[in-house]
Amino acid sequence: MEKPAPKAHTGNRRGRRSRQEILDATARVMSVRGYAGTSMSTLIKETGLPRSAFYHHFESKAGLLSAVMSQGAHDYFDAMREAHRDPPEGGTPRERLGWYLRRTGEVFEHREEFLRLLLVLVMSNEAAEAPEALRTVIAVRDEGRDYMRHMIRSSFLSEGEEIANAVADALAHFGMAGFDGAFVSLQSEDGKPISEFMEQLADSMTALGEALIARR
Amino acid sequence: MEKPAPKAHTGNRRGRRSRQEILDATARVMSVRGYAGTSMSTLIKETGLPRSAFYHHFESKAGLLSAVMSQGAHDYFDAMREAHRDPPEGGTPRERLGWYLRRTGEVFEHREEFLRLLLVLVMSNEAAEAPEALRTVIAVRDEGRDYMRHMIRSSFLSEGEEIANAVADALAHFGMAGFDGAFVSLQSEDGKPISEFMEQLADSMTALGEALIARR
Amino acid sequence: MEKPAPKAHTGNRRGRRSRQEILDATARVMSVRGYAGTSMSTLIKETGLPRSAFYHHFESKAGLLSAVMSQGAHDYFDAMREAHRDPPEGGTPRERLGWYLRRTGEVFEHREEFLRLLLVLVMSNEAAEAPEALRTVIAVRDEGRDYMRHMIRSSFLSEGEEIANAVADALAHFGMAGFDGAFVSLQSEDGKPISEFMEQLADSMTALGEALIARR
Amino acid sequence: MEKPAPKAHTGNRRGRRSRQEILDATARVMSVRGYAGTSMSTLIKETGLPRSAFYHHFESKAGLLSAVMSQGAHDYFDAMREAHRDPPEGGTPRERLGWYLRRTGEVFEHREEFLRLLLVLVMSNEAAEAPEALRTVIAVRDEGRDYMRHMIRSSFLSEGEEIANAVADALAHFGMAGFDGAFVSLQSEDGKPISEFMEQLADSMTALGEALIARR
DNA sequence: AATGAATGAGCATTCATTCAT
DNA sequence: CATGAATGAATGCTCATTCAT
Repeated sequence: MEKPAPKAHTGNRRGRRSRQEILDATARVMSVRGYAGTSMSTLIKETGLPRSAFYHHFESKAGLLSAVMSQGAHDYFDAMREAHRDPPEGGTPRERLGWYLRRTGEVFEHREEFLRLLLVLVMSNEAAEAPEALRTVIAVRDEGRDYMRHMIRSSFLSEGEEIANAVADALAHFGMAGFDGAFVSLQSEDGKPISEFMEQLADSMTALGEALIARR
Repeated sequence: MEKPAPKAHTGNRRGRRSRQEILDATARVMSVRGYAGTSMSTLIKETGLPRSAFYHHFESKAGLLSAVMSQGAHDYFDAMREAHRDPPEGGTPRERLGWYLRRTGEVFEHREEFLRLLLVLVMSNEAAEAPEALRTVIAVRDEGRDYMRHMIRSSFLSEGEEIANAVADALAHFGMAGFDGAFVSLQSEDGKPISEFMEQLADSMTALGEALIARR
Repeated sequence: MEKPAPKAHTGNRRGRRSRQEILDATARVMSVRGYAGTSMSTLIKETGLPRSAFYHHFESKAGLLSAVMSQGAHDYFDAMREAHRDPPEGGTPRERLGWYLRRTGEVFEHREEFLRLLLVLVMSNEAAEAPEALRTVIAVRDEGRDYMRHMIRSSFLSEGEEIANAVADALAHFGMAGFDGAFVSLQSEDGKPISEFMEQLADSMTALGEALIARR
Repeated sequence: MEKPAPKAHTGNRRGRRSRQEILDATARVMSVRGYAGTSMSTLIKETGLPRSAFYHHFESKAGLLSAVMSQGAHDYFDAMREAHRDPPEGGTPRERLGWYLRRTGEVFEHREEFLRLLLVLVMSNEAAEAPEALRTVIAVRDEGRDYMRHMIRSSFLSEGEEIANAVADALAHFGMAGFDGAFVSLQSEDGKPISEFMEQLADSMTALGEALIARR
């Protein structure tokens, strides 16, 4: 009837290393199975780390998702900033926009996991229990829209600042949807490369922009 | 603190009626919380129907999802067929394509629930346990692509059959992504109406098509 | 990676019977180890019933305690009512009070489990999570105090109603403490029978009462 | 949502100080929530001391309880010895017993925490894992009974040593129960002061003693 | 002497499902 | 056809404890 005193262990203590391992595994699995569809046990099996390591590093499952999203967002923002540094100086709007979108496509291609998880969280509301994660989602989308506006504006700046702004306002929404659509189709369709889609998107948006300018 | 006796649900409920009630509640809840995030208990509370009614009408949770998807797909196909009946005879490609896309947008707007669930299942693979549902998902997307091709082809038929086919092949993918993007932004963004996006998409695709034709 | 469909069982379904079995085991174990000190697993081992039977019959661990207390209180009230039916008509206050206390002692002796649990809950506040149980505890003590007052009043009624009431008011608190003390010592001390204590308590209270009357 | 970094606790805290802080917090919390109901984590939060400080100063949770009980008992014994030093020389048994009980009541009033914890441990057996603590509990009760005997004997010594001893033997048990009951009612009942109860107890025991003497 | 990181066993609870009626 | 009772497996999480420093 007496409780047996719990025995301690002797094992590999990996410390810092394991925290990142957990984040990686979580991003990997959750981006495929969703938040609710990913059990802690799955992650435990996946990493081989002890159950308690998860709760040592993160407060809860929700906290873990938040951390994953936060890290992913950080890395994504960095990559976008890096990718859009030193845009080409001259050229036509089409050329400049093409450059931007091509670079963005590359960023996307290397961040499938994060973006898939992001989109799953956007679509379903299943992560309502992780409000911090949801806030990150919104921040990423807001920043994404800002980037989009910036790309358009920069590309059309040769037409004058006022026009560039007007075009950016008119097309930002469409551009974002283009990104979303590109990413969805990257997930669901057979191997069409994202770069091809980005070229078509650049053509589209340039045409849309020019029509807008002509109409003024 | 003891379990409250569950409410009796208007006695001897007729089978058909409760079956549909279950399907509706499932679509509603799952499209928001995802498959794994939706427990049978939630659906039971939501409907007020007895636990066993679910297993009476459906084989399992996976079977329930399959039925939901199947019914949703059926209705969606019907609506698309209906919406695209009697396209305008003459007009420019832009006008014809615009007509198609506007009609499609309307179909989307009335089927948010189903399409959200569809997209959640496309993005996450959490419904791997419901292969039949997954097959429906793929069927819907395939048929969607066919519709897209059909719309483009019909719109450009005035340019000759060969050209129309070439344009359809070149733009189908882009158009699908446009649909996906439109729907994602319908979910996440503030109240921009889908119709506006569809007009921009029509403009885009027409421009893309015309450029393609000119290049030949 | 696919979730294996949970297998069902084939076992003894005991129904109603098991509910009472759970209540009994819970009272037995919790009265010894306290609320927090009693794990669901312990009760499961103790009863041999499946884990889920507990949650089928009761909402939670707290709800289980509440049910135990509620049933125990019900039985206790019944026993007290039964024991104090048909008090002796004549006799001295000492004789009448002795009769009451002797009968009460017998009720106590047969309800050690419930009363121990009750006292544990009174002393420690560990069951703060089971407010319904706590309410029962308070109800039992309130009713106990009422009984005490009734016993004293009835015993001293030969001295006139006003005096009987005054004595009851003055001694009720002391009497309750006597009960509590009797029960504590029943738990902790070697085999002193409770009956002996009750006789001393009857003597004490009679003396206290008479002194009070004399002082008026 | 990530774990907040635990507050540093004023740097290099001196051993002695934190040891006592732990003992205090443990007594405070355990006397309310019981042994099993009090987790190490709770105590850590309560004190703000680092987790390991607990295991630095005490062997285990059980060892911590033992230390708390041991220190409490020590202090309690000291207080009793101090309180009962210099009893009044002359006077009636009632007066002398009253003096003793009043003094004891005061000791009780200032040691609610310890005595509540003691009584919780007496009633429930939840601390079976801390045998040393249980031994302390028994020692305190034994010593308590000895004190009780001593008080009664001293109070009745004017009647001769033999009689005093006989009365002490006969009433010690009742007196202990009186103490227990007083303490329980101190916990559960509205603000009746313990002093009033002690007076009634003194009256009672004197009456009991005198009746015993008369009967000889 | 003192501590932050790490851990396996156990916690209360919910899960999707099946049984007898 | 329809249902309330019952169930084993898994869920997210906390526990008391020990390690390296």
